[in-house]
Amino acid sequence: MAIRPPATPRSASALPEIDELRAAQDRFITFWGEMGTRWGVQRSMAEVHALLFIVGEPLAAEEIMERLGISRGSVSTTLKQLAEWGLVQRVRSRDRGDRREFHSAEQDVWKLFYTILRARKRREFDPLVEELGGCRVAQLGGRRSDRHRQHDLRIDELLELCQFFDGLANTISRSGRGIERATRILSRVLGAPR
Amino acid sequence: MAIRPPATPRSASALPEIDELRAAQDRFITFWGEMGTRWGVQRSMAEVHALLFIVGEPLAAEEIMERLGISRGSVSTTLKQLAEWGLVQRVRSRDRGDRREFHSAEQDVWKLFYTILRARKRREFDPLVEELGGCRVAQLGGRRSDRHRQHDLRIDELLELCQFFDGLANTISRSGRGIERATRILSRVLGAPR
DNA sequence: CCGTGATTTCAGCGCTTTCTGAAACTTCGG
DNA sequence: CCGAAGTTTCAGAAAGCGCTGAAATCACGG
Repeated sequence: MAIRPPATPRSASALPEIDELRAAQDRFITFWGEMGTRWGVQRSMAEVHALLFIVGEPLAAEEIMERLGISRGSVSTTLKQLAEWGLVQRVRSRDRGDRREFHSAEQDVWKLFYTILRARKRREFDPLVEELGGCRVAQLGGRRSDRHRQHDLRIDELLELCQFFDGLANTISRSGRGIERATRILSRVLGAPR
Repeated sequence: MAIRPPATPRSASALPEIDELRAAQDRFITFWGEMGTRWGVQRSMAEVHALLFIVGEPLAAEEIMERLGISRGSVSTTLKQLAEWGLVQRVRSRDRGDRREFHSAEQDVWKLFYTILRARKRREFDPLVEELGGCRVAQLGGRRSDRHRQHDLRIDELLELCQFFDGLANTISRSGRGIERATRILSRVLGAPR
């Protein structure tokens, strides 16, 4: 758990009310960045997302740079990735003559959740289903000892488990918000709800 | 995606049948190691686990060392962690006079899955529920602007989402293998199964 | 088209994480 | 107790990864 200088080294507003908000934002940004590293997301990417999410309005690249104390290049790369993931949108400044692009984060936490889920599934799970089969000995025609059969059995059990969860994940993500409904039913069937 | 020398640099058996098995094992070990890095597990730890799992019988530290081409210290540390996680068991050699400890991996893939899931939930999810509340501005008595309220609203939505999934996860894991039952129910409720 | 200001790219650097290997320690039979 | 075999620890080396910053590129108004 690396230590980092606080997210806002710049002097803040003279109004104590604004400072209070800033402090709370910084706490969230730092925390989200920390969680990001555990989720396999780069700290600065998580921090940029946290900033845009918590501020709730579009910011220009320069503002992000200054607020988080990270480099121009880093902000640019990060924003691009976040846009690809669909977590931030780029919007042009209202007034013409201002050439800057602004960036705003998705505010719907359910969309946020599904986006993250999909990305992680693709990266951490799908390869299992795709590649595991290739780890069998299974050579049609080859003489197959007991050990061969046991090896393939183990692979197959793993594969079966993976396919099961693949199906589950697909069902859930296809269901939109239906998971809320589903959960209510689930807890009634499985026993004590929470 | 780092490149590594093949998992078995040592010369293999003269029997082609054994070579075939070894090759398949190596494929699995390399693949599992690669997946490990994406799951936030050290590559060598994942490889050691893969080896023990796929071989299916207890191995001594030295055998692991040689087979995977990693150092004594690394194997020792790794085995200790795996044992703590409950994924490998240490067993003493059958014949007295042999002082070595052998290590064997859990073969039930469902237990494997639950172990990994629990560990990851604890590390990657639980902190959300615990810490998010501390990111509110909420100072009872403090004058609260619109912005303050909006900030807290965002945090609360995130928190609510997290608590929802926390509850779901608890419901499922409390019911043992109930996840299988749960899935059947889910797909009935949500529509097209698989 | 040109000038200006914003954005992107990427080679190099430095921090972090992981692995090594040898020394310290433990365990057990004699 | 002693010696031999196995195991753990940990300082230092190596590898991996992300960030910086300056140069190249782009895009728009005039």
